[in-house]
Amino acid sequence: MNYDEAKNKFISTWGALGTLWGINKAMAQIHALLLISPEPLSMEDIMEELQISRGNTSMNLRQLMDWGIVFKENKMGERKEYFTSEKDVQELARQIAKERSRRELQPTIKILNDVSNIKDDGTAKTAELIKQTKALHEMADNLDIMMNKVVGQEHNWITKALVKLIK
Amino acid sequence: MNYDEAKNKFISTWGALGTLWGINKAMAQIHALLLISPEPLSMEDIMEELQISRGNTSMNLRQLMDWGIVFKENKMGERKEYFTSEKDVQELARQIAKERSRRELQPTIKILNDVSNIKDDGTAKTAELIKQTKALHEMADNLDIMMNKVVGQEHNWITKALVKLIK
DNA sequence: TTAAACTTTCAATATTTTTTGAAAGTTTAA
DNA sequence: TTAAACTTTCAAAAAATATTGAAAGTTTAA
Repeated sequence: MNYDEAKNKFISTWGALGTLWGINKAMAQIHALLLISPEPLSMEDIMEELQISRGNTSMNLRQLMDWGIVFKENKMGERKEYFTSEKDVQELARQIAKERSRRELQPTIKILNDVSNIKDDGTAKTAELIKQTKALHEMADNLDIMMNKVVGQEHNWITKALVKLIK
Repeated sequence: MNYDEAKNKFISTWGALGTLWGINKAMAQIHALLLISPEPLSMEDIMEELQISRGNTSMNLRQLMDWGIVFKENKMGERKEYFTSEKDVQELARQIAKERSRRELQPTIKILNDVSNIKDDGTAKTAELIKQTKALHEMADNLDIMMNKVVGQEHNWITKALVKLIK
C-alpha cells in the first residue's frame, strides 16, 4: 500500500464510520483530511481533494469549528482562509466527549430524571417505567461522569492506569 | 406528568436519540417500548402502540434480536410470538458495547493498523499520516479494551469504584 | 468609492434511508 | 391433505438527509 492508497483508505473509512455515528460523510472526510495534512488547507484544496462543492465544504467546516476540532488559520499576506484540525488525538477525544455530553447525554439525563419522577400510581406498568428509567438515569449519569472526567482529563493518566490494570 | 405522557416522552426521546447514533427511529422506539413493558408484547401490540407497519415491525425486531437485546417468547397454547427486551440495563450496556466493538471498532482498528504500517518514504505527508493513524490506533485499542473489560464485566464493580474515585 | 477575491446562504436537486403493504412463506391444528 | 393464523420478504413509495451551485454577502486593497 502506497501513500495515496493509504490516505484514501483512511479518509473513506473515517467517512463511513462517521455516518454510523450520526456525522455526515463530508464532515467526517474533511476532518480526516485535515487530521493527516501537515499543512493547513484552503477551501479550494479541500473541494479539490474530496470532490465536493463549495457550499458543502463551507457548511461542514463550520460544523467542525462548532465542535471545536477544526480551526481557521490565516497566512500572512493572504486573504484566503486556511483550516487545520486539532492534531492531538487525546485533545480531540476530550473535545468530542465534552460536546457529545453537552448535546446528547445531558438533555437525555434531564428527561430520564423527569420521567422517572412521575407519581407512582401503584400499577405494574408505572412501576416498570419508573424502575427502568431510574436505572437508565443512573447509568447515563455514570457515563457522563466518565466522559467528562476520565476522557476529559488533561494528560490522561486515568485511562493509562486503568488499561494497564485490566488488560 | 401522568403515565401516558411519561411513556410517550420516554419512547420518543429514545427514538430521537437512536437516530443520533445510527439506529433508526422505529428500532429504537420498539426497544424503548419493550424495555418498559412489564409483559411481553406481540407484533400486533407493537404495531398498534407505535403506529408502524407490519413489515417495519418485523424487520426491526429481527435487528434487535441480532443485537442480542430483544428475545422471542412463546406463550403456552398460543401460536403468536411475543417479544421482550433485556431488562437489566447493565446487561444491555454490556451487549451493546460488545456488538459495537465487534461491528465497528475492531474493523476500524484493523484498517488503522494497515494504514499506519505503510512504508515511510521520508516525506512530511507520509510521516503525518503514519503518526496520526498510529495515535488513533492506540486510542481505539484502549477504547476497545475499556468497552469489553470495564463495561463488559459482570457485576460492574470497576465502574462503581471508578466513579466513586473520580466523582 | 470600486472591484476583486473570497465566503456564506439557501432553494432546488439528488441521494440515501426508512417505511409500507401485499404477496410469498411458514407453522399448526383438524 | 387443507386452511387458518401467523411471520417474512421485498419492490415501490415516502420521508429524511445531504449536496449543489449560483446569488448574496463580506472583506481588503488600491
